[in-house]
Amino acid sequence: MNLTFRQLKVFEVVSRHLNYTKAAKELHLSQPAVSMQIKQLEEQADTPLIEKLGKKLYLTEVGHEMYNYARSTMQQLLDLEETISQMKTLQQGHLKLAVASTANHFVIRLLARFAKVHPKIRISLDVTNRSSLLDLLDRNECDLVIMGRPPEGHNLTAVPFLENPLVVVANPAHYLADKQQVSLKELEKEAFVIRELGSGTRSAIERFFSEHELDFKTTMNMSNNRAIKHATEEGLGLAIVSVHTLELELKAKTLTIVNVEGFPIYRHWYVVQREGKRLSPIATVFKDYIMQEADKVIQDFNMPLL
Amino acid sequence: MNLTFRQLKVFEVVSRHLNYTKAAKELHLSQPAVSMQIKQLEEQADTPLIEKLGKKLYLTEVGHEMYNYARSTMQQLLDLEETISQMKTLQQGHLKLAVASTANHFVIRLLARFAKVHPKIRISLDVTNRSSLLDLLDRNECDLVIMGRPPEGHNLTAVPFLENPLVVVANPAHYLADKQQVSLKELEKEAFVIRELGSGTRSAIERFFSEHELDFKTTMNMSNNRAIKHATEEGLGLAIVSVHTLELELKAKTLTIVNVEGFPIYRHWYVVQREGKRLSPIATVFKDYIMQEADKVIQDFNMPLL
DNA sequence: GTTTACCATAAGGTTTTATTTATATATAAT
DNA sequence: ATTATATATAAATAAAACCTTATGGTAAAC
Repeated sequence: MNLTFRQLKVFEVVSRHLNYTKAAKELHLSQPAVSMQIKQLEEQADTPLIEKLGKKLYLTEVGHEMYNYARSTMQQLLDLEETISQMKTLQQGHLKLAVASTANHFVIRLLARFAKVHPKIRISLDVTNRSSLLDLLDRNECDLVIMGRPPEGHNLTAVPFLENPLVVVANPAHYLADKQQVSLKELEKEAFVIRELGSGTRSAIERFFSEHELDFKTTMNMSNNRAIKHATEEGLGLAIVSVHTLELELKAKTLTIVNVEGFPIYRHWYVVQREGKRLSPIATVFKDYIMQEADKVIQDFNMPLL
Repeated sequence: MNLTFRQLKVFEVVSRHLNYTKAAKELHLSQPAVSMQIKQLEEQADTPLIEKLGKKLYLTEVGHEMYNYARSTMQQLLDLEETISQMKTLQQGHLKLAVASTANHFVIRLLARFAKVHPKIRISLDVTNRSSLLDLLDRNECDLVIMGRPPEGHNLTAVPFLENPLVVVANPAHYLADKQQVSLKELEKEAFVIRELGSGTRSAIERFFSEHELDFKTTMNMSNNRAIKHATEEGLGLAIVSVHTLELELKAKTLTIVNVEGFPIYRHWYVVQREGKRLSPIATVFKDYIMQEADKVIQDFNMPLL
């Protein structure tokens, strides 16, 4: 059976009026045009849909089935149009994000504001490690990823949108904690708690030290930022972390920033997407939002540095 | 939005494979033909439905919505085709009948057999009086009506399909009950219980008497056949009724057939439909069935006459 | 670097569809 | 019987849909 939506539309109107002429008027067509459409639909169904008894029209049994189908499929089409239109106007949609665990805290803050402006949008946030983020991008399972500078060779487009100051932190009881100015040289004696190999923060730090031709001593490898901070709180060494992850600890004074020469190291947070990816309307808006607003929203994170 | 089923079909196949070339093979089309259909569908939706990242294809968010719609509407169409096909092959359908109350008893018997052969068919049976039957036909609310000869001037097609023998009945204690042969003349002295004006049986009886230039005395008008028989059982007079309504009373010997000269009067039962009415497949089959089989099924009703 | 696999685009042609006007037919009302 | 109203049919045509072949571009694999 090879129907057309046109046939269904015309049939629906005729069924409603049970009158070809009135249907033609509603459809802004001539009466024969309507007759033809019905005739073709009946040919497809290979059975009469409308019968004329005397001057009145009636739907046949099959006609009633066809009417139900026409109504149903046309209503579904309207629903689809509505959905699409809402997606276009950001009243509906699904924003799929993934962020590096280090970025979680400040991204949540950005998202909270964004969600208030777009209350109907469903948001997924995947917080995971660097290599999983790259997998997600490879499989096209998310719209945007927020992370440190991504590696080359993944066909990614990465745009920096926010400074990411890395600072040296210590237990407030640490002997360097209160020192006005600590030289880089002094750090060489210190034990460091540091992220695992492959971490963005880790490689940033290593690059920094090698640029300044310094060695540094690591006591411990930790697989996530929270663990590093905890170890530092316990006095196991110094750590170098993003200031964006420190809000709580600074407030609670369980950690303090050590005023080291050359710090903070200014890295960046990047919005990353697959090269060639066509962002959904809502993802486009979110990207614009963070690129314009991130600085303002994150401002108070930087306060402690001043 | 002006979609075509073709676009939806092609889109469905492409979405399934996420590969234009394979979709083209499944559809027995060239690859550009597939590309075009998708492009046109995207034009209608005014948004991309499929995105290509590297070498792989993915559905966009709107694409997923479209896919759901395509699947749904195509499945419904299959269901519709199935329904229509079943109606055509009598595995489904609705047979709407109406019968004169006098005919109820034997029609039920016919229907019982018919329903066994067509177990999936829904059957409606409206048992009502003559003028209601004509209304039902006028409003095209039933397929077929079974009644005595319908009046002219309603644009009806009526086909007789069964003899309807009218007999004189009496309480077995009636003095005529045992008489071998009763002449018509003798009836003139008798009281009759008879149907109301407008009843088919009544006018048949009146015509019969006037043809034979006889008067007859009515003691009571009754609005239905059951009441007439009951009055006769109670000895309120003779009655003239269709032998098809007498099965029970003859068995129980609460009524007896009086052997009157010229009786039974042979009237007919008719299958009636609106002129020009296109019968549904199942109604056509039912009509054929009763025209061929009614005699056999009703045979035992006539037994008492022999 | 070359090849392979896959999709997009362009051009061209055939078929189908959609629609109109004009006219015929049928029913119901007057 | 005549008229008014509604549907069916026919003919003509403009538009569109649909598909093919040929060709070009791109990403991944070899």
